[in-house]
Amino acid sequence: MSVQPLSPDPVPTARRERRKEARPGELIQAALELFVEKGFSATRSEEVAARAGVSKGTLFLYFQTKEDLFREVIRTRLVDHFLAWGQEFEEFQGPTEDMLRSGLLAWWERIGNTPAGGLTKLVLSESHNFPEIAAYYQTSVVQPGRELLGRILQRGIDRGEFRAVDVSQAVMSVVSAMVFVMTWKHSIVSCTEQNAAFDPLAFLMTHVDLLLHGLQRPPSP
Amino acid sequence: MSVQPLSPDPVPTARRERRKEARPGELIQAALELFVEKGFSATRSEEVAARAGVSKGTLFLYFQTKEDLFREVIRTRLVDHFLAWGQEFEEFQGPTEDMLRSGLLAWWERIGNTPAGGLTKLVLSESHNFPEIAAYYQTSVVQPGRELLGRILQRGIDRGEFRAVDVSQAVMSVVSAMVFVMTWKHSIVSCTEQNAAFDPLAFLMTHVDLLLHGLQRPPSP
Amino acid sequence: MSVQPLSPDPVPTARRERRKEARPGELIQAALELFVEKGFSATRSEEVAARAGVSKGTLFLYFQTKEDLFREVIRTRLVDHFLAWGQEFEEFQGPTEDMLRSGLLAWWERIGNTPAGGLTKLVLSESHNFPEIAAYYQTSVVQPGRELLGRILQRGIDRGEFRAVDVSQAVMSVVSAMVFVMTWKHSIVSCTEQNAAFDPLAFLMTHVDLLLHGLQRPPSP
Amino acid sequence: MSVQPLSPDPVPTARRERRKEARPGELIQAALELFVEKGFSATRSEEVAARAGVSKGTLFLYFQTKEDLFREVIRTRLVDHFLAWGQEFEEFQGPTEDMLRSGLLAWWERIGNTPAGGLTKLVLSESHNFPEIAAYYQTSVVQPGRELLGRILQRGIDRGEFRAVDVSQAVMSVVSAMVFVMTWKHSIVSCTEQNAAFDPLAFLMTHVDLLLHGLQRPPSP
DNA sequence: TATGAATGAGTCTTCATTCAT
DNA sequence: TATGAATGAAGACTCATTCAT
Repeated sequence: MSVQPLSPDPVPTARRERRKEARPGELIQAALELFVEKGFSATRSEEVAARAGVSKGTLFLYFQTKEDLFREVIRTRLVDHFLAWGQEFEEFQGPTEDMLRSGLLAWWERIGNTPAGGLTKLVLSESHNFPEIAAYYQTSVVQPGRELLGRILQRGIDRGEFRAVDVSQAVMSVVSAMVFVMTWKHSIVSCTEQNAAFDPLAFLMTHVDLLLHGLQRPPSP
Repeated sequence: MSVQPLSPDPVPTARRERRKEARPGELIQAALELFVEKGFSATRSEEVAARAGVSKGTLFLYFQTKEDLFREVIRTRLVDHFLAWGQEFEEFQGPTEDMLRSGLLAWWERIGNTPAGGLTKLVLSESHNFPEIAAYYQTSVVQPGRELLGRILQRGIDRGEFRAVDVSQAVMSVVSAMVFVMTWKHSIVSCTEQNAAFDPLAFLMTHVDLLLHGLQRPPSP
Repeated sequence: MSVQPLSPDPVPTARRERRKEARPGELIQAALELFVEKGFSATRSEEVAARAGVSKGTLFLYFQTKEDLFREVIRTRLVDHFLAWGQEFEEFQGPTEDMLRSGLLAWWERIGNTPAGGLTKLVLSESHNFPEIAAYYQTSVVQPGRELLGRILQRGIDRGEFRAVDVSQAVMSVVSAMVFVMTWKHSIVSCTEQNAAFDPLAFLMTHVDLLLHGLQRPPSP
Repeated sequence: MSVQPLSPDPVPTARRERRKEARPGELIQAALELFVEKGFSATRSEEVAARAGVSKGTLFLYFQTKEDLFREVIRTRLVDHFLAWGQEFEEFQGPTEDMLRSGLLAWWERIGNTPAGGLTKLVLSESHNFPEIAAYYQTSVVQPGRELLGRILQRGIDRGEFRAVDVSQAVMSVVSAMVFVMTWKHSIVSCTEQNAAFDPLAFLMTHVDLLLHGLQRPPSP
């Protein structure tokens, strides 16, 4: 992410800058933004080019088709980010509850609350039109994510912190909140005042809290 | 447009001749199915007409534009289904936990697991292109749903069954599972074997269970 | 040929005439003319539509792609014509020399000197880009034509009129004149005065004459 | 443009540095091959440059447009090859039949069966788009060729070897075989087995034989 | 009311050509 | 002189929408 500038240089030194290296990244960034903003088919390829500060033709210099561009957006922005994420939890010390909390916090900051979060909604929206991408997303993103969460929950159970629940189902309860938060953020933009009031991070934390301690009042001692 | 009958007219008065007033409903039904199957822009209006058994021209006799048709699909199908739901819970007797459980079960059977569930995904996917629809969905569907869930949770708290948590946040924890289940069902069709194994209803029930009793093992007395 | 008017009605009774039957033929006729005039790739599909008196979109209502249109032009204009041609020679009476002459004359009038003759040049020109069409032309047009000529020549030999030459090679000597005449007519349009003077029919007849009687002066008795 | 060396410079003076003056010739050679292989419009200028071992830009350093390049290909290659041919026949001794035969043989070996043969097909194919080229081809190639053939046939007549036929028509009978052979070779690549079996040189010789001695059996004495 | 042939604006994609380096 | 990244006009094709019947 740090390599590619998010927006085209506002004062380009010359109209034709020779930047073969940077172009694909710039185009992908532009596409990511527009696809997330407007959806895949509502985004014209010329718009992507324009936002990247190049002409229509240049786009097709780097990507065979618009669909290809879409695939590359997913590949570079989703997979890369997800791969980078996660390994650090191996050496986590302390209670599993904290582990889960800080994991979700990290996810929110690095993915959920970035354009990459919009990608998830995009993939879900377009999954019928691009089944390979949906499958790819499953294998490369969801699957690893679920495994990581599974390990965390299992750790809690192993250490006697958690009840011996069905781990894979419990994982989904966490995942559902993550998917929900991204979907919400990128769909119900700010239609109602209610939604403006919706604080995703707070929700995530409360959700974890509920999952951990339960709604039900413990039997009075 | 609001006049269109939403479901096969129980009393087909045979007013004019054949079933001219069934036409809009048939078109809406066909559109609902196709939009859910393939997405809005990937569905050609001719397909909708064909599935409804009429010609292309007829579609535009009843709906000004394809977008109009989309709006009507949402309006009639969403409102239709959602309005019917909910009031019966007022007189529910028994523990709130059961109330929540049976509520979710009813929702799954009557909405989540019907084409109406696909509508939700559709609305979310197209929300950027149809902000008024998204807003409408918020007001007409989400809002009442949240209020209903809120009343249930509040009942639990009032009756001393639940802890005094932040109700509106807790509601979202339930909603997230519902949205997630619909999104999942209509997006990740059956890419991986893992997904084939995903049982939405079981997940919903486990999710409620977790929310109620929590993951954390109670401190042994 | 008699079914489809060669040019669109100069005074169309209405802009949108419903003529589903006639359209394909009109489009094919327009395409034939333009392809022969300008070549396949130099002809824009919109031009074809315009010459047929319809809009761009209508062309694609009847033909999937421009290549498809090309194939149909070949199919309907070449093959049809060639099939119609030829069988009548079975019952020919009289000297084989006359048979050959009248055969060539008929060919010239019905094919060589009609737009269909331009098709041959077209097929030859585009054969690299459309190998299937070239193959199709071979099988459906050239092959039958060669066989027919072969039968004529063989008849001459069998009846003692002709020397026992290699029939298939001799056939090619006739074919070469036919192909040449079409190529010439549609290529070297009228560049030089010399070509303006070139009379294809006279050439064909002289050619046959030469082939039959030879250049060489017979040894004086 | 007329300055460009047509064949590898016999005395590569190494004037400037490397072989900068060989460039145009290399480009023309590459273009010739590709145009013959794929046709003019199906050949991208980048391909030509690539085959010549230079970059796209360099091509346009030497030729204003792609059409220009085409013109130069024709001009240099046609004139080149055709001019070299022909004068040697002035001093031919022996029967005119042999003269004709050896002339055609030489033509086949030096032109018909070389890339220059492909040029003819190219010129014919593109003659509508490049009428000046077609005219040029007429004047520079066909005309001299016809005159040469005419002189040969006239010689035969003058020496009493041939009948006093219409020379210019008889010339066309020979030309037709030559044009046919080139067209055939470069069009109907090898679609049918029949064509694979077609031997151009054998055909040419049989053709001459037929033209000279005729098909018709001489009246038995 | 229903049809479906016709339309043409809109979009993706190609490729000859330019030009800063 | 040579490069090759960038351009943008041009062309194939789609599909929502119209309208004569």
